[in-house]
This record gives sequence, C-alpha cells and structure tokens, in this order.
Amino acid sequence: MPDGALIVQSDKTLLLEVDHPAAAQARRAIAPFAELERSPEHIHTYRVTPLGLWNARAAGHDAEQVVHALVTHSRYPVPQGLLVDIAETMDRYGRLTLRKDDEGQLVLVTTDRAVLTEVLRHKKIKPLLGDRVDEDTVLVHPSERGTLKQELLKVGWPAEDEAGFVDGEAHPISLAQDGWTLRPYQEQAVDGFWDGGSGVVVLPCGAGKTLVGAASMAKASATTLILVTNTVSARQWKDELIARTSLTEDEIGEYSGARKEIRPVTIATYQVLTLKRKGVYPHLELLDARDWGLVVYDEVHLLPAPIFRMTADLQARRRLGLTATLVREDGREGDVFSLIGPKRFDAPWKDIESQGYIAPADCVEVRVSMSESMRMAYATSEPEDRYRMASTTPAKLDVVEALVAKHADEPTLVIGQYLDQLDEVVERLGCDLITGQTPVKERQQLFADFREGRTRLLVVSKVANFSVDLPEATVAIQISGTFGSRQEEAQRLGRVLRPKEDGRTAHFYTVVARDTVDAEMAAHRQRFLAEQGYAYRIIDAEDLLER
DNA sequence: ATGGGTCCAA
DNA sequence: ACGAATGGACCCAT
Repeated sequence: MPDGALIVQSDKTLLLEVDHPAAAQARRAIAPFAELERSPEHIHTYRVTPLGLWNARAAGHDAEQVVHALVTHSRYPVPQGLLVDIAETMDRYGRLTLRKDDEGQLVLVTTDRAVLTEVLRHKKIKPLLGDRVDEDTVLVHPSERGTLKQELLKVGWPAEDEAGFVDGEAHPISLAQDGWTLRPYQEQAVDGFWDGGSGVVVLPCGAGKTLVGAASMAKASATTLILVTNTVSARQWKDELIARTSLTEDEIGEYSGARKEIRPVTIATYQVLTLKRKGVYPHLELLDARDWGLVVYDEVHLLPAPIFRMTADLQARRRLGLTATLVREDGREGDVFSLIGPKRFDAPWKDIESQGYIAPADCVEVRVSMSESMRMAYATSEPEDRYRMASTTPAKLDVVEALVAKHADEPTLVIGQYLDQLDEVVERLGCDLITGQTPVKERQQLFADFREGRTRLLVVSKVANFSVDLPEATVAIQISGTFGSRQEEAQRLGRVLRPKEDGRTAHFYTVVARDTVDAEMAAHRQRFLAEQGYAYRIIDAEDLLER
C-alpha cells in the first residue's frame, strides 16, 4: 500500500495530506524549495517554483536532495519529467558567474558557452555587457552588476555573484560581553550570511533579528548603513546596538526627516531616501556619504521600489536583508533575490518554538453567520462594498465578547482594520482603544497600563502592524484585516508569540463571516502561517456562544 | 533649537 | 480595490 504524505504531480504542485503521521516531516523536507499555495483543512497545495529551487541551491541544497525529499515522501511514483525538470532548473543557477578577473575587472564567465551566447542575444542584456574577453568570458561594467543580475534572473539564468565586496571604511565594533550570547540559530544566521557575503536572513518576529544585524556588524567591523521602515524601529535599533555592542551613542547617527546625522553607523528611514523632489532624490548622497562596509535592510518584505533601484548600484557592498517573511504582496521576490541576495538562513517558526524561544500558539478561525437582513444586504451590494460589509458584521461582536470572557484573566488584544468597528467593540466591552490618531503620549500611557497589568484588554487598529513597542499579550483576536495580506497575519501572530514565563500557550483567533469574501481573504492570509506549520482549527461561533 | 499642528504622497 | 497609518515638509509658537 502506498503511504507517503505527499502527492507529487507533474504540474509542479505537491499535495500534502495534513493529517498524515509524516506530514510534519514532509513539510519540513519540502519547505526549502516549495511555496504553499492553498491551505484548506485536509490537503495543502505547494508549488515548486524556480525561485524556490534557486534559493535552495544558493543555500547549499543540490538537486539530489530535493529529489530525495520528494521521493521519500511521495505516495506514488514521482513523475520522471518533474525530476528532470527540477534538476535542470537547479542546474541553471551557477552556469553564469560574476567575478573579478586577474586584472580586477568585473567579468561574467560561463561553464557553458551556449548559455553565454544565448543571453548575449537578449536585447536587454546585451547593452549591459562590454567586450568579449574570450569564448567564455565577457566584461561587465561595474555599475551594471545589479541590473545584469536582475535581467539574467528574468530570462531564467540567474548568475552566481562571486565578485566580492569592498571592505569599506573600517570601524571597530564588537558584541558586548556581559553574560549573554547569541542563540544558536542567530549564530547560524550570521555565519550563513557572512559566508554567502550578501543575502537575506528570515526569522520570526521576536526571534532577535536586530541581534543578527549587530553580530554581522561586529563581523564586518566596518561603517554600516541601516535602513528601517519607521522611526520607532530606528530608535529600537539604536538602543539595542548601544546595549549589545561596543558602539556608543555618538557613533550612531539618525538620518530621517528630523535629523540628518551621518556617523560611522547611520540609521536611516526608507522614506527619507525615497523622497523625490522635482524628479531627483535629494538624499541619495547618503549612500555615498561614507564608504559603507555593510548595508542592513530591515523588513525586506516592505522594501520600497525606489530602494531596489538604488540597491542595484550598491552591489559592491555587503548587504544583509532581514525579514520575518520573504513573501511580498507585490511579487518582487525576484528582485530581492537578485539585488539583496539569496536566502542565507531560514528558521521555520515551529523550530524556534520547539527550542522554547517563541511561545506555542493555538490558532483558531471562528466562523460567524451574518443575520438574515445582513445577508440580504450583502447579496445585493456592490462587490466593492462587500469586503467591508462582511468584515464588520455586527455578529462578530458577540463572538469577541465570548472570547474575551473565555480568557478572562489573560492579557488580550483585539485587532481590527475599520475604526467604526473598533469603536463598537470599545462601546460593548468598555476598554481602551489605540488608533493612528491616538497621540504618542497617550499611546505610551495605555501601553504601560497594559504591560503592567492595570488593564488586560486593549483594542488596536492597524497601528498594531507597525508599532514595535506594542506590549505582549497571550491572546489576540483578529476581527478584520487588510485584503488577504499574509505578512500582516504573520505580524499579528508575532504579537502573541513572546515566550510566556509559565510556558503557556498563546491563542490567536480570527473571526470571519461565513460564506463571504471575508472568509476567502482569511484563507489567503492564513497561507503563510500554514506554511510555517501552524494548523488552524475552525469552529462555529454558535458552538462557542452556547457554552 | 524644539515641539506642536496640518497636509500630503504612496 | 479600500481605509488607515505613516514619515516628512512646512508653518507657527516658544
């Protein structure tokens, strides 16, 4: 009898039977190269993509390992064509290599003349290349190093970049030696990045990405430019660097709208760099203000498009990308691969959980039925109004109340996207509310009340996605969210995953209106977490309310 | 110089 | 395809 957990199909999809005893093992085996596409209750669908295979390749996996993973877990004989295809795709990475020749010139060399000939014929690639040195070698203008990698990836011949980096201006940085050490996975992440030279480290929220950055800076011991999404995060980086490294306050500069300090370590917001005036970028000078030895990109999944363009010109500098999820809602994963670098380290959330660094989580989707009148209104409404209508159905309020009562003595966050809906929750439950309009002072006060246990229930809007100083909770109840955003889901779950002193399980609820677009979007959002091995339980609101 | 408020882009 | 939050510019008051 065939009994693997996977069904491997020739269209490059993999079907994983979730309740199979070896499902977890199979999921782990395919995670390095397959992306989860759909995750309903029983069968999850993964897709094998070229980018996934190349990331696996860059991480040191070879085709043999990928094939082995499939063959081991497959229920039926694996289609031969697929195996051939996988081997061929993986083999495409590294046929072309960027490196420095003996005279120090940047060249593209190949182990396969036909490939070089093929790419030379591409209209977009030809102009990026200089004279042909010999049959297997062609000159590359240093300024086209990034663009060339982007274009080569697009035509399916991603180049391995071994051209190395400038050291940049040296600056002594060491990790503080006062009774703490990097966690093993952080150490591995730093080594993975350093050996690769540039690329992306993927770690869950709260797993200490900043420390991976700090340790990489210590390894480089060079002037460093750190790019972050917002000013709160900039301040956090600064505090953390002062606490955990030999760096002092006056060695770290802030380059934002308010300040324009350029110091050996400079922390800048993406926005200030992307600011455009009459068609030019006035703050681009920052990138050349110093001979940076390392550029750190925080939250790579949010990297704005203009930064990609600027990064194309920074290919000679070491680049470290940090993120909780490589998924981008705009599909520019390929540009992250070409311009920042391949994935160098990736710790599945479940692995970090089993080591006790993040709390175990119980994820539940609660399905509520809309009232008859709401259903009629929904059925006759314009498609553009439907999402909001379903998301904000008043029936959700009863569920929130019941869940809050069920976890009466635990710190609980209610998270939603529509301010009116949040007002209703506050009215019903009589608790505090934090939105974008809440002044910073008041926010900090409310955060402090919650953190120190004076209040146990807090309703928050989308600020929850951004604000780094949101206190930890053990229960999060999500009542509405951005159109199926996977990374939002990841952020929000991250909010409750700080390990609890007593090893307690965190609870993550998503309240969804049955038979509506709300439910569809929820399914889409949950894809990322399912990929990380979190199983959603689905329960009926009616069952919850009876008890 | 610093802190607040309003407006705007994406 | 939407509503909400953001950082930054600009302006004004100390």
